[in-house]
Amino acid sequence: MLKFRNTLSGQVEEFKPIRPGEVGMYYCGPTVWNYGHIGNFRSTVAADILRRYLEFKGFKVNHVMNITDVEDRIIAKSQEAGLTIDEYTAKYIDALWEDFDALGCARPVVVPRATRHIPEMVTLIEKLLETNHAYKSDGSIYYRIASFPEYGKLSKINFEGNIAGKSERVDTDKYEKEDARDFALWKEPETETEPSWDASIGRGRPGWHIECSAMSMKYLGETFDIHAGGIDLVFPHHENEIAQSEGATSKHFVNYWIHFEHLKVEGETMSKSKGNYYTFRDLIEKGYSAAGIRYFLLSVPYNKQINLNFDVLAGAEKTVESLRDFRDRLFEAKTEPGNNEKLHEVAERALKEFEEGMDDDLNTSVALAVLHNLSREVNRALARKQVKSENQKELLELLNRFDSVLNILGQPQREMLDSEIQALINERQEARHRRDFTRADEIRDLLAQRGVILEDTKDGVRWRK
RNA sequence: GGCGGCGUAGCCAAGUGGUAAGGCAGAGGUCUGCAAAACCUUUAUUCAUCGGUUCGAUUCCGAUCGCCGCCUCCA
Repeated sequence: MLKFRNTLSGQVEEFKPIRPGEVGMYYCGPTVWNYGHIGNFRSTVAADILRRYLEFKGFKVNHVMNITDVEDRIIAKSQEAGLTIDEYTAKYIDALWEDFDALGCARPVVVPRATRHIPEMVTLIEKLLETNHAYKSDGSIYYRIASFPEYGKLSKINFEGNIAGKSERVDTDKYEKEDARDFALWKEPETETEPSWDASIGRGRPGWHIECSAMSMKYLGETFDIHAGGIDLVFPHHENEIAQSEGATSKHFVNYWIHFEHLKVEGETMSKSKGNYYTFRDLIEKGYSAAGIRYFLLSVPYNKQINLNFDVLAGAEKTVESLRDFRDRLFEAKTEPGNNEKLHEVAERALKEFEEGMDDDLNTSVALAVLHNLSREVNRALARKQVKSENQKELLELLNRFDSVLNILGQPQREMLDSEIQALINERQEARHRRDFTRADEIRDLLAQRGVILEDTKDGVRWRK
């Protein structure tokens, strides 16, 4: 039974989709003002695991991820660079997909961009004005929080309680609002050059929160199954989305709110000022592999903070390598016909345990432990020639199933060795036969320098890169 | 000030009212010409501390200490 922790209820709940066999899922995507940092990708990978596991369970997932391509930082940066918004963001959107692919994240089914959905936002704002949930002030339009009594139901924020220590900041807001908590739906441009759109509600640009309400409902309907994002988005972003959407439609907006915990670096919040800020690209440049990074990011369940520590990341690299090596060894094994019933049971138990772990709010730590235990048992059986052809087929299929969710193994790739290297391997075998170990070791070292590692097994020489 | 989370071996980390998954690192061993890989054994009488509930708590309750997040743009 698939269960998720739902921020709305604060409880772990059984997942029941609105339409059988289908899931509508919205993930609050990036603001493309820069390259994505590794914390962004913690969430991206978590969302990917969520989507992939829903597919594993047989659901057709309509995975929508927005791209916020109009926002204060983007406007400032693009103007600095003398570029239009589209020109400025193109580079970072391209980079985003490169990083997605490298990290093995499936691209969402629909990727709406804010700048391409202005009319939908305007329509939604018009509706909020009609229903008295919004008001104009100085050319801008604000959401009237007093009109939505349930405001705070997601974040459980008690507005009486928290004013004391924070009132100063709230009051210093530069805009003319009825209530300090009210937020902008539509902003009047402050300068001539600022990007803006003509609309029935006046010339302006959308506030951040309205984007997600308009785009999610356009592609998934007024009520949909899952809305996911980083934990920092709970307040105010998601709280505001609920107020906007439910205010406009009078319908329940989202059934399951799933929030991903943050990544820290060496125990501290990642920030540029602390000098511990890393993009995904930075880590690749430091020599870590995308597969190792993905393994690391999913080694801790999404609902816990994960701490980036370079020793641990290096460990993740090794772990992924050994798992891939295990899969390759199983793939290459020359098995005899038949079926080892005990190994068949091992495979069935692994699948059951994997599913139990993942069903329980996507416990990827358990899923990986299942994979490691399976690896140990099958390696033992391989060494004893107890893996039969039926088992081999079944186990490879099982690994593929696991990997359809985890996506850390990839497909076995046996590229051909060039003839020169093959000749050296043959020469070394002859040397070993003559018991000329000096020459044999010489060749082994030479090949190691060229990135080919040799392993002598009972069935002959095995090589890997 | 308000709301929430966490504290498990050298490091990362899962987990449960009935006696501690998994990974990395370390030690010993099997195999090997030597390696490598793999496998085997080993590494927490103990789960921050102190009380309480219980036949029994790491797991529930309370307190204390420490760490973190949100309340402000933020994955």
